Formats: sequence, structure tokens, C-alpha cells
Amino acid sequence: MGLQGLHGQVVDGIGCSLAGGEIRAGEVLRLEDVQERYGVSRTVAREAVRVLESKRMVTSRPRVGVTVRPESAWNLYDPQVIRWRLASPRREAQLRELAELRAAVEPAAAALAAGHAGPGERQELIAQARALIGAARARDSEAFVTADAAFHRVLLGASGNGMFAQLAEVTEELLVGRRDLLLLPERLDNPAVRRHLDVAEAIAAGRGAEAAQAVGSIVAAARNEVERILDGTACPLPT
Amino acid sequence: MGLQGLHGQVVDGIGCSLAGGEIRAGEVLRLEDVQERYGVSRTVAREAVRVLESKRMVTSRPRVGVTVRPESAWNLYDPQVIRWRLASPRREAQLRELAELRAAVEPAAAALAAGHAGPGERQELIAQARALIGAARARDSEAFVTADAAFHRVLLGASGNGMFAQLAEVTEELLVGRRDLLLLPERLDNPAVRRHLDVAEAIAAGRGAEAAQAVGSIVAAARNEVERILDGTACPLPT
DNA sequence: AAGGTCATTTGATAGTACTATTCCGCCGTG
DNA sequence: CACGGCGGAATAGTACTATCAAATGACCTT
Repeated sequence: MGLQGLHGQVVDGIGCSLAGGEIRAGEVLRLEDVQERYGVSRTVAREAVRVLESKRMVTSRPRVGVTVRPESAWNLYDPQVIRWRLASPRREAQLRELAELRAAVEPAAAALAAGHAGPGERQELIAQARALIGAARARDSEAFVTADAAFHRVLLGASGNGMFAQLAEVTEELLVGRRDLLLLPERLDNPAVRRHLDVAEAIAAGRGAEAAQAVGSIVAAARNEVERILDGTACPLPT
Repeated sequence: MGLQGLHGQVVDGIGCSLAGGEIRAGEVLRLEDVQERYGVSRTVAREAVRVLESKRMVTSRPRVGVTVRPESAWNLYDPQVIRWRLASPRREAQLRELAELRAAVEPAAAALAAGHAGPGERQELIAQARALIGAARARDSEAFVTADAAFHRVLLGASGNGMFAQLAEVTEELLVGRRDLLLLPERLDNPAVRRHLDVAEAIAAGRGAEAAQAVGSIVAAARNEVERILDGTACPLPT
């Protein structure tokens, strides 16, 4: 995973502590503290700090030490940061943010995909949509998440926008996060599932607006689901 | 900016070369090459590699060296990466992606802001909208961009979603990028400008859907503008 | 073709010298 | 007496070098 090498472990350890709120913004760590806390050499400690600095989680200044920056400054799109936040007590807030982000982006990605997708991608979308429906019918939660993730990955990739495509990884974490929250095999077969095929067909036909609308209903439902589970305050779906 | 310390300069140099396509995916750099290319010690070279690794632009493996990863793997939301890509020959593609991202996110942010914004934020939005209109009337390109950036920063921040808020920085780069592309003082006073006040008032009144729609028209126009300038292929605005 | 050996390159540590910044005391001035 | 600027000293990061360990790809042997 992200912990290649000694420094990676240190980064992961500190990153976790930061995301978990164990170390709060404004607090300062000395390089020496990091060394003995993790039992590593100065070099490794510095590399770890450099990486965290690159993620904008800390700043390093002479005579002061390593200062923790406020969460709002962090690179919140860094996959590692997302994972830390998902593993933190504030997991719910992160899930909600991801759901909102996804709800905003995927419709736009679908609209673009209708214009940019290649023949293979259009076919792949339909194939994954059918696999999704099949998995839902079979109450196969495993295959369901796999097909769901694959579908949205292809969709985002077909948008031709690299930044959208990169959200596929995030989306997958969201999907498994949702699955973990409520593993309801009986809930698998809902209207949103069949909507996936509508999306695939709309994109295959190049009908961007239609695809966007269909995706919009899917992600809005997903977001609503997350919201409902998290804090009970579900927003009504726009008809 | 991001070049604090020696290693920062090396990171910036390599990052630039990578984004500029001077070093392509799959190519390998040896740590020793980095050392003599930038005249730095092994320690600094390693720190630079660690940072680039954190940005997912390279991987470092023993016996092989530092391998450049394909652009699709990079942390495209890292502000530094965005800046490198904006400074590269492929600047246009990056601008387009940013415009598309913004078009997708800001309406959603506006809808959320209608629910989450505090009293101060609602007032601030109206104030910035008025400042924007004033700057447009006065043909003051400088004040225009400032107010525009401030408006969207407050808007994104008021969404209550940290990931949305973080796009403010990106949006500002997009705004100045657009300004640089076409500094047209006479174009300042267009319908989209007055829409900002509609947005502010809708959010102030808590009418999320209305705010989202108004923002949608603004960002769609902006995106269309960018597209038109970049490659002449403008998409028709959805009525 | 399969397997082992070796060279190469990164990974990690220790030690050292440098540098920047902050803190604090000193002095002068108002 | 209080306030403010000035400068030294302590402190913590910055950077370099040297050295050993570990991993792995390539080559050679069988």
C-alpha cells in the first residue's frame, strides 16, 4: 500500500494521528521526537516530514519545529489523506464529503463521456451495467460492489477528464464504505440499479444530457442513503 | 511559493520537467543523476524523490531507480501538480479540465451553501457580488478578478464541505488563467456578472435549488468561454 | 531453460558542520 | 518608568559525507 519503506510507516503513523485528531492544528513536533517516537534515524524522520509537508499537513521551520496545519489546508484529495480521514473518528464527515463530491462530479462526467467515450468503453459500460443488475438479482453483494466500482471507473475514465477519472479510486472507497455501513443484500435490487443500464445506453447513444440526468438520480440516491445512515437527516430527493 | 529549502527547488525542477513532458512515463532516473543534475547531496535528492513519490509521480525501487509513472496516476488535485501542468505546454488541457471540474462542483456547492452558510457568509456573498458588478461597470479588470475570486471562495467555503472549499485555490488559478487568455475589459459587463447577485440572494434566502441553477449558468458560461478560446469547439449552452 | 551468483542501485544510519530564526537581555529614548 | 529597537546566544531544522545493509534485475553457469 502506501507504506513502502521505513519512512512510509512513519508518514502513515503521523498522518493517522493527525487525521484522528490526536495531534491538533498548531501543535509542534520536533524532529527528534519523531525519531524516538518511531525509532528511526534523522534521515527517515526528515523524509517523513517532507512528505507530510508535501501533503500540506505540516510546515517545518527552523527554531520552531514541525507545526501541524489546520485540516482545511491539507491536500484533502490525496488518496492517503482520504484513507486516514476515513479511518478516523470523523469517518462519517469524510464519507459525507465524498458522497457530495461524487454527486456533483459524476453527472458531469457522464455528460462528457457521451461525447468522449470510445467504442470499447461504451460496450464496457453496458456490460458492467448488466453485470450489476445480475449481481443485484442474485443478491451477490461481492459481485455487486465489483461491478458497481468497475462501472463508475469506466464512466469517469471515459469523460476524458483526468481529474474526473482520478475520482474513481475515491468512489470505490466510498462504495465499500457504504457497503460496510449497511450490508443489506435485500436492498441491492432497487431502481437505482436499473438506472445504470439507462446511463450506459444513453452514453452509448451519445445522449449526454440524458446520461447526466440518470447518473444524477443514481448518485443523489446514493448520497441520500449515506446521509440517512450517518445522521438521520436525509434531504428529500428532487423529483 | 512551494520551493522552501533546497529539496523544494529540486522537486519543482523535476515536477516541471515531468509535467512538461520532457521526461516521459516509464523513463527512469537514478538518484545519482538527480544529484549532479541539480548539484545537491544524496540526502536532498532522496527527499525530493520522496515528495514526488507522495504525489504519485514516480516510484522508487532498489536496483531499478526512480521510475516515472503515467500522468493518469499523478495526484492531479495537488496544487503544485496543477501549477506545473498549467505551466506546461499542455496548459490548455489543464485549463479545460479545471473548468469542467468547476462547472460540476460549484452548483452543488451553492446548493449546500444555501443550507450551511452562516450569517456572515451570506452577507459577504452579497457584498462581493456587488463589488463584482461595480468592478464590471468600472471596467476594472483587477478589482473584477479579486471580487470574483473572493465570491467563489466564500461560496465554496460556505458549502460546509472541505473538499469543495479546497477547490477555491484551483478556481482562482482558473480565473487568472482565463483573464490572461483574454483580457477583455469590455467583456466584463455580461449577464453572468449580474447572476452573481442572484446567487448571493438565493443563498441568503436559503433557496438552494435556485442558487445551484444560477451558479450553473455562470460556470457553464465560463467553461464555454474557456473552451471557445482554447480550441474553438464551443458546446452550445443548454437553455 | 532453470537456477544461482553478482553487480548495481536504493534504503538506512551516524556523524558533522551550517544556517536561520526566535528568544531574551541590553541599551537608549520618550 | 515604560516602551521600542538592537544584538547576541541558544535552538532546531538544513545540508553534506561516509558507510553499511538489503533488494533485485541481469548475467552466467549448468
